[in-house]
Amino acid sequence: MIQTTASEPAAAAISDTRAVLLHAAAKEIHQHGFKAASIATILQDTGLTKGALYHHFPSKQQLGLAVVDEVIATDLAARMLDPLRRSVDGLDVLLAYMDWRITAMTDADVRLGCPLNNLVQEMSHEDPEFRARLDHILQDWQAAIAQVLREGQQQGRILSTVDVDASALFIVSAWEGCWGMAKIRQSAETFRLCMAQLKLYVLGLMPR
Amino acid sequence: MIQTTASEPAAAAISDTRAVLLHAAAKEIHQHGFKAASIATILQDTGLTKGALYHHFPSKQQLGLAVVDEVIATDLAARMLDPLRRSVDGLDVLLAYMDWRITAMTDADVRLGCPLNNLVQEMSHEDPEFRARLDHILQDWQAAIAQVLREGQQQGRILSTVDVDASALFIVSAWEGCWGMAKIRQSAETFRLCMAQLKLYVLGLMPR
DNA sequence: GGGAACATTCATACCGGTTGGTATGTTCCT
DNA sequence: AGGAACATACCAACCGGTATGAATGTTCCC
Repeated sequence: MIQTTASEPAAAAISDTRAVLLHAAAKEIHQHGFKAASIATILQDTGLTKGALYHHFPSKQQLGLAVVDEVIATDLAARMLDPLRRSVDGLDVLLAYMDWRITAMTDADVRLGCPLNNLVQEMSHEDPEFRARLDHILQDWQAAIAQVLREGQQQGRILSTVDVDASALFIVSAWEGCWGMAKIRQSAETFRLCMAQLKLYVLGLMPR
Repeated sequence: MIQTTASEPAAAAISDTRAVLLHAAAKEIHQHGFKAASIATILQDTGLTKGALYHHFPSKQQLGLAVVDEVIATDLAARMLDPLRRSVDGLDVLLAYMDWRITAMTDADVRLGCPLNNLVQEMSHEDPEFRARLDHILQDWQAAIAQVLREGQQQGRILSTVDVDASALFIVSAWEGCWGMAKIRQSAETFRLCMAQLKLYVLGLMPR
């Protein structure tokens, strides 16, 4: 397995440093927000230099936008949106995912808060480009949940009186609200309590 | 009414500049967050100088903490907590306040987000002093709502099966979540939709 | 009551440190 | 040879914070 195709090493080298920078930036941004994220720290963590960074990304803003598109959005899609969209019983997938979040969440996870929510609060009114991309992610999320609720209505598992769009909006909002409350309490237990109430709200959308 | 006590004029002069600085700082922090808040901008807005500021506040952090205690906490108490605590029909006060928020909220209000929530997301994991004071405000808020729900139970207006503490936690969380979602959409209409769903949640706690 | 002694209140000027960004190499692969 | 992929060195701007000093009261003793 020593042999590789000729083009692989170079290509791997290119995307490798890019990916390394991207994930180091994601970590730094998660810890300190975008504005306070230090280029110097990212370079220290990776052992790379400014030349390398500004070769792959034309500016700090573009680096941040790449983190949003290629790290945050990708992660959320892989964990939630794709499973929700693929399943015929999306409602079960949603409830199961909430259960998994409730049980698996740790104090360490909760400490820095939700990477998506953090950027939303920090950037959405300061930078239109950030706002557009972050909003796009949340729109996708909301749409996926609305679709799940709509299918649930067709299956008779969701009350026909429910406004699925407004309800999906609220679920996403409250979800991020749970992250926020858990963050200030620095407590996964707070997240669990809060998320359990959100689950009760969803169950309340179903017939008795 | 020309006569005043001897100590008043001096005291008024002192607290005047302090109050001016405090509210200019609150505005600047609301716009850019605490870390990115510029002392220079605050001084430009007020026409004062660094000497004046650092006479009244020993550091930028202490200025920020004063904003939390003396502006944000005070406003929330005056608008919500005091009316909630004073009324014997707290539930009606709560629902009326939600209605007022739903109707009176404008795009301009929503643009910068909730001052409290912004600081929570930005500072709670970076600065323990900020975290403690912000959490204290939210604890008070949650406790006030829990008390309202508890009294509602005694009056038979809230289902006895409701966990008032968890429910109050969720209400506060979702409330801030509505702010966040409205902020990224830059839309008061989003806030209205979201808040209306939260109101439905509260109404769901009451007997049919 | 008058004036010395002191405290408050604010302005001016400046500091060290850090920031994002750039201009110029150097290496290495095709 | 030529260009992609990086490293090195550097810059102008800005940040929060401080040192100094000038007014402006306030207190208190003679």
